[in-house]
Amino acid sequence: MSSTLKLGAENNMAEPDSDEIRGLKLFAEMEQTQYERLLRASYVQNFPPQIELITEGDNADFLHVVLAGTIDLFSRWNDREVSMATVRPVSTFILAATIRNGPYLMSARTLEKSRVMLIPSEDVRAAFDEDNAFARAIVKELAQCYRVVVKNTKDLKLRTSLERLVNYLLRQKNRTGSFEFDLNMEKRRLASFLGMSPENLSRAFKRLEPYGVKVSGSHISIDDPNDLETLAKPNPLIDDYTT
Amino acid sequence: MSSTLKLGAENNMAEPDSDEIRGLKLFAEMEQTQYERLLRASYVQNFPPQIELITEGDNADFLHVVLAGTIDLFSRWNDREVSMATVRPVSTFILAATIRNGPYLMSARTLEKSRVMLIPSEDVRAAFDEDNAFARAIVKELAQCYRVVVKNTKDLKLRTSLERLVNYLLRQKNRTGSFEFDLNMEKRRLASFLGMSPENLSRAFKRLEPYGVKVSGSHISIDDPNDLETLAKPNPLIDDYTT
DNA sequence: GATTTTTTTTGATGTGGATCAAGTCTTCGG
DNA sequence: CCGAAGACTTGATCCACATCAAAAAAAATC
Repeated sequence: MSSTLKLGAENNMAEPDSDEIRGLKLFAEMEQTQYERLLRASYVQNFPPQIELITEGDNADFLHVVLAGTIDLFSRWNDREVSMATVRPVSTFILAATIRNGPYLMSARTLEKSRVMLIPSEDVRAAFDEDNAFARAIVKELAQCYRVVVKNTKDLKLRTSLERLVNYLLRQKNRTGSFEFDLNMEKRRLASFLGMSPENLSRAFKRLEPYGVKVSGSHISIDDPNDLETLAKPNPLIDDYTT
Repeated sequence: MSSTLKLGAENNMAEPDSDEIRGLKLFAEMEQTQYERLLRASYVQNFPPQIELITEGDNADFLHVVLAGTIDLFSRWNDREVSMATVRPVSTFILAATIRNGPYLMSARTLEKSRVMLIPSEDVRAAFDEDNAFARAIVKELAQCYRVVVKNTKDLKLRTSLERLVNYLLRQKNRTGSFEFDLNMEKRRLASFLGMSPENLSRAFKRLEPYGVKVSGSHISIDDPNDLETLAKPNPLIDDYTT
C-alpha cells in the first residue's frame, strides 16, 4: 500500500526499455552522452494498480515516463475530484512542472499494473541546458501538450456533455481505426474525464442507441458514424490531437 | 472595418517599443544578431477596437506581441462562442501554434485600440533553431502557458460558476493589490470567460452583496476578503498564475 | 461458486444555470 | 442635449445535469 518509492527493490538501469524510450520524440535527437547520463540517473519501477504516484502540490522531483500500463492524471479541490487526462505508453507526463521546477498541478495514479521510469528533474533540466536538440524536442512536446489542453478546454466550454461523449467515441473510432472498440477506462472515470456524472454518462449512452451505438460492458460498437457526426460535429480544432 | 493587415500603412521598424520587447522574458537572453533579425522581419501595427486579428483554423503565419491595448482570445464552434483568455501588454500569444507550424486554435480580436507586433512564424522558428537561449526561453514560456491552461481547466471542472467568479475577484484583488478595482473587460465577456451566461453573472454578483462585494458599473469593491475566501477557497494550484 | 464489494444502471427529485422576454441603464453619434 | 444602439439587469420559465436512493450487474474475495 505504501506509495513511496522503493529504491533498490528494482533494477537501476533501464536497459529492457531503452530502445523504446530512445524512440520517444522527446529523446530521439538527444546527444548520446546526455542520453546515457539521463538514463543512468533514472530508474524504472513497477507499480500495482491504484497507487498514487504523484500528489498535486508536491515539488516536481521527477519526470515520469510511462513504459507500460495506464496512468490517470487527476485533480482535487474542496473534496471534489476530477480526472484530467489518461497517459499511456510510451509517453511522458508532468514535463511542464519539471521544466519550471514548480509544484505538480495534477496528481497521478496507476489504473492498472504499470511500469514507470523516473528521471530526476534536475538531471532533465541539466540536459536541457546542455543539449540543444533535447531543448528543442522539449519545446515541441510542450507546444503539443499546450494545444491538447486548449482543445480540451474548448471541448468543455463549447459543448454539452452528450456532444463531448459522442466526439470522444468518434475519436476512439479514429484512433483504433475500427467501428468497435473497448473503453479503456472505467465508465465512472470516463464520466469524470468528460466532465459529467456517472449517472449522466449512463443515460447519455442510452440516448445514443437510436444513433446505432451499442454498449455492452466496456465494449462499444458504432453502426454508422455519419449519424453521430451530424449530431456531434467533430472539428479538427478540437478533436484532432495530432496537429 | 477591414480586418486584413494594412501593410505599408505603418512603419516597418519596431524602434519605439524595442526596449520593452527586448525586456520580455522571451527575448531577453536572445543573441543580439538574432534579435535584430527578428525585429527587422517583423512589423508593428495599430488596430482599432473589435478587429479580428486572427481566425482559428488559419495557419499561424505570425507570432503576435501585444504592445498596447487588450486582446481577447476566443473560440467558436457550432454557432457558439466563448472567450478563452485575455492578453495584455507586454506579452506574446499563439506561441504554440507558431512553434508547431499548425493552425491557430483560437481566434483573436482587439477589445480596445491596440498596438501589436507581428513576427513571421518562419523567422521565429529559424531563430529558435539557431539561438539556444531563445529556444530555452520559449520552453519556459510554453511551460508557463501550459500550466495556466491546466489551472483554468481545473477551475472549470472543479468549481461552480459562483466559485469561479469569487476566485476571479480575489485574483484581481491580489493582482492590483487593492480592495477596489475595475473589471477590465465587459461583463458579458467576463461571463463567457468564466463559463457562464451574462444573466447568471449578474445574479452571481447580487448573491455576493451579503459578502461585502459592491458593484457599480465596472467598479468592484470588496469589504472583507476573508468572507470571500471562506466561500471560494482559493488555491495556489488553481489561482496562482505565477508558479 | 457463494458472498461480499464495487460499479453500473434506473428512477425520482432537486438545482444550477441557460434561455427567453422585457425593461432599464449606458454609451455614443449626431 | 437627444435619440438610437448596445449593455446590463430582472423576472419567468425551461432544461441539462447533479444528487439521492435503490436495484441490478459485474468484479473481486474467500
